[in-house]
Amino acid sequence: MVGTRRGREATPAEFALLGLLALSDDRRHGYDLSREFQAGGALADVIRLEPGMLYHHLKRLEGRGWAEATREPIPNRPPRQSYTVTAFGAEALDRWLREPVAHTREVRLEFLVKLYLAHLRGPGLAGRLVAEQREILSGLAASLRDQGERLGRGTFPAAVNALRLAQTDAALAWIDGLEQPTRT
Amino acid sequence: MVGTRRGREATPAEFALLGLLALSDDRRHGYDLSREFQAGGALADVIRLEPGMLYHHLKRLEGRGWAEATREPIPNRPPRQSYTVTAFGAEALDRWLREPVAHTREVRLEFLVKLYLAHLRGPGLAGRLVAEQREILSGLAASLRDQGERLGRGTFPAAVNALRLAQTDAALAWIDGLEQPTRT
DNA sequence: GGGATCATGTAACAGGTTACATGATTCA
DNA sequence: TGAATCATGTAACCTGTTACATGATCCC
Repeated sequence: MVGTRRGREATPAEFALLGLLALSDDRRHGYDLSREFQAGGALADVIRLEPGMLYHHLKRLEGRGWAEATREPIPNRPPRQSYTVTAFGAEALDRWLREPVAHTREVRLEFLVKLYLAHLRGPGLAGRLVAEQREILSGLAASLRDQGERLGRGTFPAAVNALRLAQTDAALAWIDGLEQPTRT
Repeated sequence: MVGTRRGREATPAEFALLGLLALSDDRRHGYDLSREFQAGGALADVIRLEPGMLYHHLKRLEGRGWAEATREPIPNRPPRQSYTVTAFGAEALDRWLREPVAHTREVRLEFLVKLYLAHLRGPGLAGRLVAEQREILSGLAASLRDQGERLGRGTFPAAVNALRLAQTDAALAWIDGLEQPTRT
């Protein structure tokens, strides 16, 4: 994401980390979490997270009271910081997982992260998310179609609108064809 | 754009400004250019450019030797900086306008800016750009389709791949349906 | 002996967002 | 009288990228 969060509580990267923390029963530390974002990890193809930013985000989650850290000194190693989600953090995560994204361009990253985490948290959550996202996209497509009729054809603004509509329809078709992923 | 330009010479916003300067015979100043990015301007729906960034980018174009400024003192006003494109800047612009974008996600902003400017600079340029962009997207779609067969169905990575393919196919279909926009 | 792994970060750089400052003139 | 227009910017903030630092241990 670029610039300010504009009302959003946190970035998709932060929610991804929060979600991973929430999914595991025991505490997890940064190096451990970083494996999920390396080649082969499930989220590697969706969101890119270098170690530097990962540790930065963990600090921010802690600062916001969404995660708690325990310092374990380890001989001959930098002390390990292990994190767990707080009740406050779990609430924020669930709120986020219930909220579909507002724009087609956010499907590619933010919605995919939500989908991944929602599915792991429970099939019902994922199903509701998908249904609500479908509604949003369907509304966007309808208003783009209206706009398209007003714009006609052959002009640049009409081409811009047509691209947006094509992308939105494609996302809709994709979401309709989604099977409940059973394996990860 | 996010983060580093990674080998790119400038941001789409800078090329948009450079292109607008190159298209007008006379010199243009910042306030004048800013109208193109306000509601009603052709580029308003494609790229967002607040005055602060616009003036910043103009300075950068000047610093890179792509544009030249003349200061005209105006009574009771801040002195007006009017810009023209240098030969060096015009070369950079033409190079950029010949280059299709490498990823589907860049179609929405960067390719649209290229298309708009290329069309105004000459129908041949736009035609070639569209043809080359088609090739790139077609190659991307083919490799996503390959990958999709390897991934099968029902898993999260398969769903991620399917979304990318759907978006790329949609961009391809859109580009095939593009008419030469005659009006702007 | 040399590289991968474990584990956490810092620092420099790049670039975008939002709000504000300035101050005259024109128009309703 | 007050808002919009002309015209250019600054400052504070937020986020991400890239490269590097540290230092032990494990494996070939």
